[in-house]
Amino acid sequence: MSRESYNTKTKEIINEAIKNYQNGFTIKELKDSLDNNNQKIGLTTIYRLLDKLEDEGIVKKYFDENNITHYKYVNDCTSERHFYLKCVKCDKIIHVDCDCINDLSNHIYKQHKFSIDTRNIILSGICNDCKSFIKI
Amino acid sequence: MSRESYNTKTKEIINEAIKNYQNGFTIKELKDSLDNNNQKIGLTTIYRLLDKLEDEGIVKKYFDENNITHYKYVNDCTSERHFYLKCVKCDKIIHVDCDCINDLSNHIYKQHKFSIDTRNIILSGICNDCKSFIKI
DNA sequence: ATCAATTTGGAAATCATTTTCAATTTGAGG
DNA sequence: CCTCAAATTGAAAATGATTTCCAAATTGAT
Repeated sequence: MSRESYNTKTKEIINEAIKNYQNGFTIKELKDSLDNNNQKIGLTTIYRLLDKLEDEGIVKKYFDENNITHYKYVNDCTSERHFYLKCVKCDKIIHVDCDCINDLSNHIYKQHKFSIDTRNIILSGICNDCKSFIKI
Repeated sequence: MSRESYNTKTKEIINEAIKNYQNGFTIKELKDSLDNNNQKIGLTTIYRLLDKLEDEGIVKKYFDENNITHYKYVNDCTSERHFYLKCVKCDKIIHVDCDCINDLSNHIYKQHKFSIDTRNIILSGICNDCKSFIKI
C-alpha cells in the first residue's frame, strides 16, 4: 500500500560498489569505476543515492583539506570511541578506536558545556611514516 | 632593486577589513561588506589576496560542514591549546583555550604514533544554548 | 618623469553540485 | 500477467564558488 521506496538494480549496484573502498571515495572515483565496469549510472542519480545513503547513515560524507567531497561506507566506524587521523602529507586516513576521544568529549561537556559529535572527528597531522621526511 | 611586492591601497583595505571578524568570514561576506563601505574591490583580487595572506599565515582557511569556505584572521588563536567548537545547529564557533587538547595530542602521539596539528581543530556538536531544543 | 614589474578586475572558463522534467521502471491490486 | 499511479532515472540546463586570462592601471626604483 504505502510506497515510499522501490528496489532497483541501480540501488543494488551502488550499495555494492561503495563497499569496495577502504578509505572512502569521491563521486568522481565512484562514477569512473562504475563506467569502467560497464555499469553506467547517471551522475545525478549517484549524487541522489549517496545523499539518501548519508541520511540513512549508511555512508559518511566529509571534506578533505582541499575541500574535495569524500564519502565513506560506514560499518563499525560509528562507535563513540572511533575517530580518524588524516595525514596531510600522504593523505592516509587512519582509523582509531580509543577511549581518549570519549574522555575528551566528557571533559568538553563538563568544562565547556558543549556536546561534541564523537562519531565524526577527523584530526589532521603527520603520520609516523611521513614524520621522518619533515624537517623541524 | 628587488621588486617582489608593491604596497597598494587595495592590500591595506583588505588587511584592515579582515580584522573586523571575530569568528571568521566568507569571501561573500567580506566582499559585501567592502561594497557597502564603498571600498569596491574585484572578487578576483579578494580571492588572490586572501590566498597570499593564507600562505603568509596571516589568515587561516577552513571549511564548515556545509563545505563553505571560511577565512579567519590569525592573532592569538594559534597556541597549542587553542581549538574550536562549532555548533551544527546555530553555526556559532566557540574558541576554547584548554590543555585538554594538548593532552589529547600527547596521548595520540605516544599511543598512536601520530602528530596532530592542534592549531587547526574544529569539533562539531551541539552548544549549550541549542541543547534544550534537541529531543533525544 | 620614465618604465619595467606588479597589481588589479571584468569577462570568460572551469568544476562540482543541484534543479528540472520527460521518459522509464516498479510493484500492489486486480 | 495487466494496469497504473508512484517512484526512479538521467540528460540537459542552471547554479554557485573559484580560477584563468588578459588588457589596463598602479607602483616605485632610478
